[in-house]
Amino acid sequence: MTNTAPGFSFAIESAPETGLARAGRITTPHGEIATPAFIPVGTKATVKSVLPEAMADLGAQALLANAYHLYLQPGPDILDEAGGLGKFMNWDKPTFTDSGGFQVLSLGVGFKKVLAMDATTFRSDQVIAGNKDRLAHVDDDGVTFKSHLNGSFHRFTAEISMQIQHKIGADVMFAFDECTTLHNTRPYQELAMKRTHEWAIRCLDEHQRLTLERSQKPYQALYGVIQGAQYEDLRREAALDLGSMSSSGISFDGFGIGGALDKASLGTIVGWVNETLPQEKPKHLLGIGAPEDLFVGVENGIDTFDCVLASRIARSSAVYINDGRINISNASYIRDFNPIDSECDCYTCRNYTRAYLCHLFRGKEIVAATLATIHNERFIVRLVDQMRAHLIAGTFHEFKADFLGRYLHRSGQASN
RNA sequence: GUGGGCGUAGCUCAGCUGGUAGAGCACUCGGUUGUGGUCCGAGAUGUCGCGGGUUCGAGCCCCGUCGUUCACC
Repeated sequence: MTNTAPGFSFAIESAPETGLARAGRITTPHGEIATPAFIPVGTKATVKSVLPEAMADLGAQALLANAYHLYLQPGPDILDEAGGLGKFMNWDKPTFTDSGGFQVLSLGVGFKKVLAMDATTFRSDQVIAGNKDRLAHVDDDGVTFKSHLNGSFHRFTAEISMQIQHKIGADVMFAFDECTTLHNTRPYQELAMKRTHEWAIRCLDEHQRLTLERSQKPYQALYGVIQGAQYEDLRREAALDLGSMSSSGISFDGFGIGGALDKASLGTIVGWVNETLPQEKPKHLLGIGAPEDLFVGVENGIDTFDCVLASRIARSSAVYINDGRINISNASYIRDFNPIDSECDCYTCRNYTRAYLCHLFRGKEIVAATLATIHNERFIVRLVDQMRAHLIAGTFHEFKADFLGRYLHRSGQASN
């Protein structure tokens, strides 16, 4: 089954035997993405510390950048003049851009706060920024940001986000949404979701206008974003509305699932949404990327993921191995002349030792981040690729049991 | 030689008019999920230069001594 838009399509390749989980293929003007796939994040048109060529070498099929950050620097016109995001950064494969919706949260109520995960652990002043502390303020029409770079004020609306994302020129764009935390009240979640829906319609309209206006450019797909926090009725309502939403004669090419998601209820929430959304369109889970969470996403129907976790933790010396997650700068690795993971096929593991990485981190050398990020991104990209292969082979559940049995064993011991 | 200052955690230093010690960095270990190259959290560390004395009690007061530094001869 294939959903076709000019230059963009998605085809499901696996037999429908494992519930929502599926393997598929996204086609964009800049090439294909075999799904499920993990899409590394290059917020400012670079995966921090790693060359685009190295990202291609480690198997990344696409990269995701951020409209808000690129709007502030260098500005969308520069990207447009450069020939688009991919051309600008010497990346000839598919690209995605996030809309800036996440910054509504990360610079708004979540600014310098705990955005996570366990809603019961924190006091409200630890999770909700005071009004005067925020760099983003939301109203029904849009968001006013105060730049974290120089304090200047900037206005984002659905239309402006689409204009910026069209100029950036990624193959897949996201509708401008309001991302909330689990700590917002239920009435606020309803309000935010209502805004997100109104903005979704405005995004479709502006997207259609810009697509016609820029018809000489490669087609850019638009994904709607499903919000609704931890509430089943809101999630299903959002999925139903956006799934069937049509305006200016077009509908969404795919969907993102957003929000600060609770680890424990991640699968349940994604399941509600993907049961309700049209099956034939691609689903992207925004911002999720811990190994155990990727399995949950895939088995609940997610096709693509993006996440900064692998690269962020790499910069502070945490690396994934099949036996869990280790901190390569720990004293125990000072004289360990083995690769990070002897089973890993990444550039770092083929050429460098734990002792060298340990030394580089302790010396605060730049290439420490490079080598650790290459390893972690390869680990996560390969993990999701393996899930795809096992979905096609019909052995997904065995693979999941084997992998997690080993990966989580270490944290189960958790005495060190 | 004389006079003064300073010797407290690996480092730089706080310790009010005496009540057996703290901070930052470093160190050890966690954490980070649509990225403000960060940030957050936890932990370990001392014969308070040395030896006497006064006191119920001294890192704080007194004497001596060693080291260091400054000023003056």
